Amino acid sequence: MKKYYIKDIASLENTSADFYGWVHEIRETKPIIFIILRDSTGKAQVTVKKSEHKQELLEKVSKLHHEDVIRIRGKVIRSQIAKLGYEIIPEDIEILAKAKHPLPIDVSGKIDAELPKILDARYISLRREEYFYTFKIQSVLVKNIRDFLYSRGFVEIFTPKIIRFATEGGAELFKVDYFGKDAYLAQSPQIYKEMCAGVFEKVFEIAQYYRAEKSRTNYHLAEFISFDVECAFYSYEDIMDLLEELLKYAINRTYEEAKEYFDKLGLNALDLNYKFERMSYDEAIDHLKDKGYKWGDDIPQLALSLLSEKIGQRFYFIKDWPSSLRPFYTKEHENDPRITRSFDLNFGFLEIASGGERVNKSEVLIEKLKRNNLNVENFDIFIKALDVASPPHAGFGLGISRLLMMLTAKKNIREAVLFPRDVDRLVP
RNA sequence: GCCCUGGUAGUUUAGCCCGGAAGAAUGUGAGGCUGUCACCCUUGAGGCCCGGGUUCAAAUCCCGGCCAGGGCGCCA
Repeated sequence: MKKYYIKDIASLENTSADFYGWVHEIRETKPIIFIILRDSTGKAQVTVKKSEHKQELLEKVSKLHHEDVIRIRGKVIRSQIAKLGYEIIPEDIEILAKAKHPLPIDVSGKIDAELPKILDARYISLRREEYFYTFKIQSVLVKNIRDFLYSRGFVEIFTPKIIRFATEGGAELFKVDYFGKDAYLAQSPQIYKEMCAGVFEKVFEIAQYYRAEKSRTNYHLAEFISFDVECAFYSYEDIMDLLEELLKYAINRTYEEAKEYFDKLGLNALDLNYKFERMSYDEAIDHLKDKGYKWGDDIPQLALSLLSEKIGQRFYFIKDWPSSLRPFYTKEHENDPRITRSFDLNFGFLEIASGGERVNKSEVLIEKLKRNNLNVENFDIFIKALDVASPPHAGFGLGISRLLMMLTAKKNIREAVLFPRDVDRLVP
């Protein structure tokens, strides 16, 4: 088992230890060879003075190539010259795995590669700092989201991803053969999280969902990671408060805990010390009417970028959307059924989250299903759940990869997903 | 699904407009170089997406296909 990591090198000064990792670089001059050993925690210089080592070791060193996996037993010494302040003087080197050359992409990042090639060669492009640290940040971010919700008494749930009916209008679903019956991959946990909120009150789930839309954009994928929250006895205003507080906590905490990774990526922390603006859909359309948008239109990316020019690089809500633009389960305002108790959370031109208050009375739901030309029978279980008294509730769904994309300044969501799935990409 | 742009060594890129021996960087093989750190120097190998057309001659012009990038649409 590997016991020592490069990040701990200072504590190993003047001792001999086994280091495991990848050959990141080799530099050679006549009297001396430098091997840059990389592991998941950092890089360290291995210094081989040709006159001071046995021929056997020198022969092994001469066989090393970029990305080979090696074990080096060596003594850690303090060094003025080495960048890390320490270097490893090898006593023994073992080649554990050879990397076949030519490599599909340059791991050092000196020579860039195009995104399709980077994604085709994900198994190695993830070794590049640009991606390595992006997904380290994702891990810290998700942990902090969980921490926040657990500290607020939320219950983490896991709902089915294979479902019986293509229940919900709108997006196309992927059909699968389920022991001879037609089934579909879930496009959201919506009705399941609502049913769970009717029991546990405050629930959340982080999971993958699927949409069979042939979208070719930089922010849609066929498989995406959604972070879903649903709370009984919360209004949509309460949910906006929760979401704002959660993002401020999770992002700020991630900047603290993953500062090193953001630094490596050359990213500065966003200042979140402001109240997220909550404009109504009416106000948004009012700003956009000069550009040809009218009440009832969706607000596409182009329009969001127009709005964000006014707001700046900040989070902002757009609330009270027209019923026609929201899914059937969204609760309408009592005094004006044309608009719903719903919201989107955007950053710049990017929609990060979407949520609202839900219908909790079966007769209202049935009426709305009919109005949306959906098959009422397919929602039988959900209707029964409302019939045994479902509390008023609200929630949201947030795209984790979009949030990560925003935090790491990626231009394409494919860069913020380990193994993205889109219309044209099913591998790796 | 629509529009625009593109496809040249493993990777990144020049050449294409205006047809006439395809050039570089990086990686890789060999050799050299007093501690390097994007090391450096010499040298070798390695390439025009596929198919058709025009032409004495096509990386270059034309047509079709495939793939990609950007934009739009679709989209809980």
